[in-house]
Amino acid sequence: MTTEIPKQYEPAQAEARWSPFWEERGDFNANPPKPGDPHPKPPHVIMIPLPNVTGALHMGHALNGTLQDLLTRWRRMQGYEALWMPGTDHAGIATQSVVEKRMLEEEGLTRHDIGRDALVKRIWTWKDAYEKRILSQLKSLGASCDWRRVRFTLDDVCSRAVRQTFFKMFKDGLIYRGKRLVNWDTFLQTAVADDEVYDEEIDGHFWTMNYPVIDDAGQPTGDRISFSTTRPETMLGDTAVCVHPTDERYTHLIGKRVRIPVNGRLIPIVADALLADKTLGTGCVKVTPAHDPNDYACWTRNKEAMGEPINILNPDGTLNENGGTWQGLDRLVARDAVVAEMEKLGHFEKVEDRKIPLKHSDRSKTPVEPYLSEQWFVKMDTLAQAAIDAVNDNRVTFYPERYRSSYLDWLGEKRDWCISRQLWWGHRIPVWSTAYESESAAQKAKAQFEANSKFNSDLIEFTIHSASGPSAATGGALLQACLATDDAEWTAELESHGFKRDEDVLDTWFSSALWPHATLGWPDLKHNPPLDGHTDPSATGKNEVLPYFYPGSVLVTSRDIITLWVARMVLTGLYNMGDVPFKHVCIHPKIQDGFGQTMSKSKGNGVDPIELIEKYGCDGMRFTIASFAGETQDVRLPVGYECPHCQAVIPQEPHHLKFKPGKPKIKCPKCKKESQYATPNYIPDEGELVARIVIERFEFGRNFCNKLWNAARFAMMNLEGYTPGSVDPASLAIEDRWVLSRLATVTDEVTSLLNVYKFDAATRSLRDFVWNEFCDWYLEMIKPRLRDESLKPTAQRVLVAVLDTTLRLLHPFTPFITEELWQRLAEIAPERGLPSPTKSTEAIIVAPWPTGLEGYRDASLEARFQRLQDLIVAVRNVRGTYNISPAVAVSISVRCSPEIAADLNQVKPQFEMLAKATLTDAGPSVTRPNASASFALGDADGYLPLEGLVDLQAEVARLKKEADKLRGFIAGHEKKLSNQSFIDRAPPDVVVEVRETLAGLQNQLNSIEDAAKQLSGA
RNA sequence: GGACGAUUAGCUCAGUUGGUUAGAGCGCCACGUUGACAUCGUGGAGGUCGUUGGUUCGAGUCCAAUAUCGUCCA
Repeated sequence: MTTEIPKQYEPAQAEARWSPFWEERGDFNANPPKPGDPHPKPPHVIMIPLPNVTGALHMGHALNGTLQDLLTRWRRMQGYEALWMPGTDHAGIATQSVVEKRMLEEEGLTRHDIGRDALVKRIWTWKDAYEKRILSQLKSLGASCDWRRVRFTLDDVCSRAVRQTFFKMFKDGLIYRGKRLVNWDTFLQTAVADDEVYDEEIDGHFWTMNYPVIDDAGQPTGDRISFSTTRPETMLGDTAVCVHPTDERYTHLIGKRVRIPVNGRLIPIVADALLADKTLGTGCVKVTPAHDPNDYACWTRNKEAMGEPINILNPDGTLNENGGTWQGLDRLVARDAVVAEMEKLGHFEKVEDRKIPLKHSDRSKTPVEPYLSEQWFVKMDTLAQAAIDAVNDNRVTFYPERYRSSYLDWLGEKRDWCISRQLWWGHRIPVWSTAYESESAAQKAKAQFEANSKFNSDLIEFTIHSASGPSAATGGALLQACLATDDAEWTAELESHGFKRDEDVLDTWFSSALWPHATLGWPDLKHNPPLDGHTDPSATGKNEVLPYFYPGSVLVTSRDIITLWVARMVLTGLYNMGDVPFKHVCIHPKIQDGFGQTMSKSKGNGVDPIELIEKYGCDGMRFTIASFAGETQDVRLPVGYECPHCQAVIPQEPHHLKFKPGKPKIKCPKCKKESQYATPNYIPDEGELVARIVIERFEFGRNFCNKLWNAARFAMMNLEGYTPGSVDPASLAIEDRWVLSRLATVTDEVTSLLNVYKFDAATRSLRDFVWNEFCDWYLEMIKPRLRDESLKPTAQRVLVAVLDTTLRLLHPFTPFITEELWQRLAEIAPERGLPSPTKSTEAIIVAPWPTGLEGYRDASLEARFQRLQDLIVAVRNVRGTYNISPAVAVSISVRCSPEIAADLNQVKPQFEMLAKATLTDAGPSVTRPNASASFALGDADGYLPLEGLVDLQAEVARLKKEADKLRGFIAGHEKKLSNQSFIDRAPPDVVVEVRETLAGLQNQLNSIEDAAKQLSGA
């Protein structure tokens, strides 16, 4: 049977075999302990940073998912009830705009053509398709999520939490309506968040014009005040002109007024040191608070002088009634008209061409307009302070620590959170309102409604909002009702009284902020959350899932959503649950392409992890990507295309990512043939060869898996006749004790590194052990013993125990190959382990994480072993230097201490095999044979008689070169020791160390000089 | 404009509290396919640690300035 093991690891087979195996066994499921369980497991909980359903996952998600799975599998092995909660996010604006855009392109329809319900229905269809794709991508990564618990931010469970939180905040007076300058997308007709806009320079103009100064009697004084602007049409909404308070050109004008020539309105000249800059242009700026953030800030400082901001735009970007004769014109058309009018009236001075940085909507790619509108806000002062405190007193800890400051700085600003979005896809704001002519009328109505038995309930809350806009002048007011329930009767009752529901939906982050407790069923304390959409059969009449799994353990995410998401989860967790949602926040690197650009769909540089899984295997991909994740903040993945004709890798260049119409073609510089290549913008023609994406860095993990595979293959091929049994420590060979000591160290290292989320160092430690110690030395050294019947049983028992432990250490990193090997090993050696064998678990996924190996650690033994390794390397080095074929036999004698000689003799067969040299003698009395090559290690000298094999002159030259190098090092050390300050001030142990090193170097030099002298004499 | 990070071998990156001769993987060169592995083995070449100052007996590591790049927040 052992001969059936293929020479190469075949990832696809293992992946196809073990994924269903685990899922059918229910290994991924996590449940609260059964009532009365005497030994309940501690929980370990990871909430997935919910991917949004706009599109498929890329390598950034693959990194994120790999790390979460790694932690989950590791904790599961450690005996935790490990829950990894999966799910997806509805991603309001992103998803709606993708669907709208496609609908417009394919059918020429806008959302207004089809209406709210029809659009939402289409988005649900999109969501279903992408959620399926995303979950299947996650499964391909080997993600051991509890798939029964999949949630979606718009599903019933999450919606209840959103509704309850909004209502609670509303009732607590934390939610209010207010005006705010937003980034208005005139194409999509919605506000877009700051993180949904990008800056792009466009060709624009810079006009200089002037306003006439008016005296108290309303007559022009003859003075004119000049300013420059890139958006002349906004002068229709000007409420002031602003100068610097110390600008002597204007100080005499402060407090006076100017007339806007195009509409005759009078506005004040105000002084504001923050807005006006004496050194720029004329030093004077016009102020349009409704259409510029800086001007708006100036307005907040000078409200009395300026009066209310004046909005001049309609939601579609045309001028409103404040545009006067230009009402209805698009703002850009109006711009030219205003300039022409100013010129006609004699207030135009000059115009110049200029590159203007302009904010664009990421969703529609059109310029956004700053726009003053009514929005809903959450008051942040106390909520934010609670979230700040949680990090300050370490209830929440960031890894790496430096990300604390992003979080604290942002929350410290305590800016109120704008939660409304003018969209159709999302949680609709549960507030109904009706207008009254005065605040007192609204008060009266409120009292009546509250007295009404139908509304006398905890499920409804009334408030009054002083209306703005046209009714503000007359003191109008809105009576608002927030409903905690979706009950149709309630809604109907409200609407029968003239209440109308708010059109807006909530910011996506409002629902994702609740993710850690909403997914566990909050606010329903009577039922467990449904499993696979059905009632949890094990439920006992209360929600057991929430108290057991909340608070969670660690959130794994990338730094760009620390403010948007992490901070808000902490804040709402504290608000709703009275406790933080997780104890640790692990921030991992961002994945960039070879040019240092973050991978993203819009840049067209995203790589689908499935492509890499197919090419390098899931485990290879995982192991590689885990090796990137330390405290660094970016990881570069240079991408290439594999020529389908000659398999040469063509490095990606920036032009490959630019969208070009038609079939993308790439030319192979090696075979000169052309082929199509895969890009996100083009589906390759079927039946034609494609240059596929490759990322050569992933060969690291693939090769590692193959190495592990072959090491295990070797072990299993040599387990013939294996019998389980206890191993007497006295019967252990030096290599056994060495490998066990190393294994103990590595186990300890990996465990402590994972504790602090240093995945990169953990993979290095494991790879070095498996490859450079277990394979390169241990397996080589036990080969002779495996062929010796009397020595075989112990060698096999140690080998199989070491392999067993190594596989368990690797399982969280490379789940498939380790399960595959575990199962194969179980057929040959179901009982294994040191010092006495035990029956292995039926799957590695539930095997215990290695512990209790400390007793094998032996530093002095490792040092002795190191000396043997050094000797072997030195012999190989001589062979390599003279290019002596392995077929040519050489012998070696070693002058060394009796202790080293004893070790050498103990491993004589292994030494000879590894060094490919016959050991003729070892000990203090060994002398140097004539005509031999030699090496010196400080406490051991080796001699290889090489007469006829090497040019003795060359050997002398080699030794002299070596001696020169040593003399350099010696000089450095001597200089250090001759420095009295060093002797006086350096710690004594450092001084001793340098002295010892120097002595060793001098020994080496002496040996080499002797050898060189003898050789030249001989 | 503010904050954070990066700059070490051709490429991608390690380098713990300052302390022997700065490491790895890939790539490159030479040799190797006799019983685990060519997705491999053995050996080798390759670095004034971005620049300039400073602290220190001693700096890749600490401090300051500077350049370039990246990210986040304004």
